[in-house]
Amino acid sequence: MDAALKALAEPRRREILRLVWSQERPATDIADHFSEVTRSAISQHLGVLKDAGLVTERRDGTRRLYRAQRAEIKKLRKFLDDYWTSGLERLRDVAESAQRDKEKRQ
Amino acid sequence: MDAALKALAEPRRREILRLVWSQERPATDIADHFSEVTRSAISQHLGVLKDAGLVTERRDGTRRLYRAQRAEIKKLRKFLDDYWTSGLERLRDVAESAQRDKEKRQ
DNA sequence: GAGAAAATTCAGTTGACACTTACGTAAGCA
DNA sequence: TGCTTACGTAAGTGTCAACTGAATTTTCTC
Repeated sequence: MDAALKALAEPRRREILRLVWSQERPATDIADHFSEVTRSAISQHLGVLKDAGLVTERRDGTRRLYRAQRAEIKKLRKFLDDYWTSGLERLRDVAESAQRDKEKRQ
Repeated sequence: MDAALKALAEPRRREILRLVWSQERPATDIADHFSEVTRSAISQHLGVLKDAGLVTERRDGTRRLYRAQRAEIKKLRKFLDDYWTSGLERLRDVAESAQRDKEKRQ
């Protein structure tokens, strides 16, 4: 989850994800969208996205086709929905803080 | 939006956000939760969160009270919902790609 | 097998970032 | 006024991430 969030924090990677959202594309095709950086840079970005589980790779001859892993984004969205508003850990923190406050007051 | 995503990419900041989610807290109180790092580090994290609009600061005497700006997180969630699946820009990209593919085939 | 094509990987540089220590500042209190 | 509390800011350090250019791997074609 951490990896996914970090991956999305980079604008270029979000753009890549958008390109492969509704159809799979070869790396060259993706790289062609970014005139500002080299294909090597894009390849490395694709690696990050792949490690984060946000895209999958399929080989076809010399080409590698990438496609967005939508389920993973869905998970991320769910994470954002849940993380702050639920969980025992948060309740524990609140309890601890209340205890500390109480001790200070004494 | 970029700033918000970057801010959330850091685990410590997510934890901070959780602490001030349901109640405002003074900086000291927040820093006390993190025994691994100094108070200064937490202060800097709070600065990042504030710049990203994810928390607000309120002064009370010598203390500064922080509170999560839930609306901003909601926005972020909406962003994740919309970014990849809509927008003229994506449609434009797809169109361009189709055109390029066509040219290659000729 | 030689060479081209598609893509990654390696090595090195630069900038950003999380962090620490030290210092500064504003508000409350003796 | 001097001291303390609560905090931010400045300066410096180590690490990591994004990038470039060169080298390398894999596959296809002749």
